[in-house]
Amino acid sequence: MPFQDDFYKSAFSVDNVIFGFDGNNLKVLLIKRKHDPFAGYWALPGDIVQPDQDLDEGALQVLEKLTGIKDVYLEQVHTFGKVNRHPRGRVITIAYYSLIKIGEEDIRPSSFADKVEWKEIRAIESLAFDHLDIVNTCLSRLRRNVKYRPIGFELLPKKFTLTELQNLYESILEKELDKRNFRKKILSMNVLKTHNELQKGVAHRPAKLYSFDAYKYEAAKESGFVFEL
Amino acid sequence: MPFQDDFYKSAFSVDNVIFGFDGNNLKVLLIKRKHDPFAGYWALPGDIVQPDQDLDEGALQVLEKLTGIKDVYLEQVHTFGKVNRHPRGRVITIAYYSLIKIGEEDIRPSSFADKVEWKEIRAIESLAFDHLDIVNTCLSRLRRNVKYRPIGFELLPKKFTLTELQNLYESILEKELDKRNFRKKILSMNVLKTHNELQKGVAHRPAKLYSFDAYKYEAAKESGFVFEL
DNA sequence: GCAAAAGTGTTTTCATTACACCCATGT
DNA sequence: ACATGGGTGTAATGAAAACACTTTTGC
Repeated sequence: MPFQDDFYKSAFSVDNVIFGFDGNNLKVLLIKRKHDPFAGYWALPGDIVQPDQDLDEGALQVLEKLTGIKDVYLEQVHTFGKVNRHPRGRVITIAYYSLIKIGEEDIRPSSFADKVEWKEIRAIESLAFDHLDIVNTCLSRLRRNVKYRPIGFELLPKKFTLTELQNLYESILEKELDKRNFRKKILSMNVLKTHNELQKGVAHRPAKLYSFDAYKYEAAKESGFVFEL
Repeated sequence: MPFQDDFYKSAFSVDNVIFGFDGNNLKVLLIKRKHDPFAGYWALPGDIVQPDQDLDEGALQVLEKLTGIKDVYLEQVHTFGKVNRHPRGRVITIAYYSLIKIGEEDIRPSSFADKVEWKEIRAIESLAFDHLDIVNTCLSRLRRNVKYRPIGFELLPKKFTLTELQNLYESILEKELDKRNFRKKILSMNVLKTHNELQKGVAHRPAKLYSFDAYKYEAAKESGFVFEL
């Protein structure tokens, strides 16, 4: 019996802002709540953390239950702890975001959710609890991180074209980039692997396919290279 | 009675990495624990968060109890939640850092601490619990933030010389800076107020005194200026 | 007058930006 | 043959880096 039982009772949960990219827009996976509080509202997938469960584990499990995906980029962002953020008691929540490749998931609505849907980030207007705050905080964090860490690739299929990569950055940063400068910069970093393979079935000159080369990246990092876009 | 009572019991605390600068070195305020667990160990000041208390409030209160200081720069950094991080039960802790001006505090050892001392950051080798991790995480965060936000000033007296400011940045970033370039850059930002007042009692040419001008900074920010060092 | 830190500009170097045309494919 | 996006280089601009001497004070 832990010592704090007599002293203090409370709960903590994790909420996970799951980002995906469909080629045009940045999206977030939301659930429609079945039960009160906030029955019928869209909300972030999340859950109470078990006493024998690490926080990261909790966040990963939320994602796995919902999508079947196990290996995933996950990052803790912020802990939301306003006294009245949960109408039924004191519950603080540790917010994470994760990045997944849309299409690889196998969505399974759960006991507590009616529906699960990818929602365009710009179209999200209200959510249960303080989840809109959480989404916005995670989005700003993603925007900052994507410039300084090679994580954009987590949102694309393993093989992608440079234009796809550029579109991704443009959606996240909400800013147009110059094609030639973008390609020059990303290729000069030397963290991509070129495949001898082209796009198929497109009504124009097919693009070369690339993938992120984690090995090259680690090697470059060793010798002082810093990813920066 | 909150709904989670039957379901799950746990506690959460805040720990505060209180940074100060003595003119030469970056320091952290540590307490020496009186009681088990970790009696006799140096540790971060922290406390359990009360059920009716916001997290930020909890972190501020820890600082106020210890130093008497109320208005302070405070930032949440990360939540540490390993299952076994606390030997007596499941306690997750939300880590904050704050920046204070050394000398303005009035330290009062509390019921749970024998001693309170400023320790040089480089000299800290082991701490109670996972507090060394927490210090390191907060230090990296401070290093990043200090480059992009005008927060260095929080560690200096209201009026300071440019050399003091440069020394501060050099200690935090652990990197030497060029005097002329530093001055050029910081002055060109136009966020400092020049006083018609000089340093006193120094055995060399006395330096001009400056202070951070929050008003100028806010105005500049409005028109798109971004602080970056 | 000597020691100690304050204060001050110019040149070089490098990274970022801006910009327009030909190429390969499907229909 | 035409529509569509793929792919490519160079010049101009601006920011960062490198660098050394004179000034003012206390002792």
